[in-house]
Amino acid sequence: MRTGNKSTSKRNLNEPQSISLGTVRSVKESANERHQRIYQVIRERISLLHYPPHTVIGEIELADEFNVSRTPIRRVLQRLQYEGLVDIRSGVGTVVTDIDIKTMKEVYDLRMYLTELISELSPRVISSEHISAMEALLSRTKLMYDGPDSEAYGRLCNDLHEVLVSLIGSAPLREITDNLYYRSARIWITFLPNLVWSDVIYDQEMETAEIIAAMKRNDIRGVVQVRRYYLHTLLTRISDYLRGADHATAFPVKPIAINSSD
Amino acid sequence: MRTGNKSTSKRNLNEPQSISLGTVRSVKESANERHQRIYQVIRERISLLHYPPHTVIGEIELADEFNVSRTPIRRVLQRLQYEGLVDIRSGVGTVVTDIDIKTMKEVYDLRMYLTELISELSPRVISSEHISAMEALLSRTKLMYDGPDSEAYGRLCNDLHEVLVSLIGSAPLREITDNLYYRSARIWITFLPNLVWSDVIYDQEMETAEIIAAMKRNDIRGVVQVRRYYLHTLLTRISDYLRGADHATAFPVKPIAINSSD
DNA sequence: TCTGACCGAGCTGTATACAGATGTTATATT
DNA sequence: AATATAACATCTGTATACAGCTCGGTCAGA
Repeated sequence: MRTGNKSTSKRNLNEPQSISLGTVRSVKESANERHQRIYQVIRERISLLHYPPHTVIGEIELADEFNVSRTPIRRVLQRLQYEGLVDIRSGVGTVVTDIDIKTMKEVYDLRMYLTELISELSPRVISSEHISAMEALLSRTKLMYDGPDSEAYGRLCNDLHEVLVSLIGSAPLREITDNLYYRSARIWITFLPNLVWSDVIYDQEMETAEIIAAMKRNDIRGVVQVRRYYLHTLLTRISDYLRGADHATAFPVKPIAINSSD
Repeated sequence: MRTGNKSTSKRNLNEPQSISLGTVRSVKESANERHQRIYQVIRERISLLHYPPHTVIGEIELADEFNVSRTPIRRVLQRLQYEGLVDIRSGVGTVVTDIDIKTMKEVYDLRMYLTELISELSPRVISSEHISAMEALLSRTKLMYDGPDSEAYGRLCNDLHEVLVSLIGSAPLREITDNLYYRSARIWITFLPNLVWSDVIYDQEMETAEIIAAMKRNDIRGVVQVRRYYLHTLLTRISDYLRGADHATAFPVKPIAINSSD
């Protein structure tokens, strides 16, 4: 009855409707691989503000786009909820979260401490691939002085983050660093229109260049200290802007909910 | 058609089959509350070795026990998988993970650093409730010299952890600390039969007493330093045991998988 | 005009049938 | 007897119908 017929399921062969759906496996794709692919696509869309905060995503919409049923989509959204990127509300939909200022500062403080830990907890050796990847990022950065492009800048930050994460030898620390980055990155990009573009790009260029210099000295402690310093710079720029009086109401952050969800 | 009939669904009224099912809400229970309840029950069973490593859990079994379908159970198990407590294998079942030594050391190293962070990232004020809770734990500890009782000791550790977690003001740090604790706690209890029971209880008593003393001085920095020291002691005891030559094969940890799941 | 209750569109939550995967056991073949 | 292969029991993965929830719109009544 259940003979060894291979893969003659009637599902249409998942043709790429959009470049952002990720690489389509021509052979087969296991359930976990598909989950990972959809998860990364949606996470990137959130981080690049393709789905800005307060966006209602909707499971059926995504299910149609990825040619699956709601079940695998729900698995992805639930994971994103655990990681703090979305909030699933019964009867309403899945809305992209919007971090309040208090939480944002907590996340950035924690990220600064954890960044220094990278050099203490069994870091990986710096290879030439790391350096060449960083130099490619530096070239991309130098091309960005022309004009504001939040999405390109967001991709740059994500890629820089990816290189630095690959230096982390401790698996738990790597996961935590990755989660905290994506939890806070999109909020930072939200502020971009209110900051001076050339300053932001200059910071990015200097950070990348200094990290490359430290890498060439095989100085991972220097790498993470540079990173930490520029995280601090980021936080300072945002704080300075927020202190700018009447911007407070224009800022898309709701009043801090003290007794929010436990 | 869809009139305002209240809650006349035909589901049986979820009577408590076991004390460990947690408190049953008599009024109503939202989906998220039920998820949280089932999640905590299963996590506790894993941490107390009621489900020891390599146990195959099985979704239908749990679904029957909690009087729900597989769907909410799968949500809980997937969350536990993200947190590293179980491994869901298609066609096989959900097996409780067994941390290898390398990962265990990574988790403990990270926990030691993060413990110190508690006193730096907006700690909460120490209240009299904290102190009285700790003194209750001290009393329970003193009663445990009689004989080995892994489960009672596990509950003690979990409750101590809960008190310390409640001192963390930073929400992200609190979540991370909680996850890392449950990721590693059960492995520590696995070693208990191979250690000297009175030494273990003595450590526990001293740790609790010294934390109480620091709390009474309102010295949260002292609290976390005591905690960190005893985490170090724990790790040292395990390392000493593992260095004990031929125990290696008896130790229920598989050879370190270098190129495991990415 | 304002208010309040009600209804319904549209969403998530749950249960369940079926498809796919995996390890074991039985069986045929050498 | 040993081994390769096929059949099967049992598990997770997926799709889908339906139940429950939320919120906006609508309409009667003051």
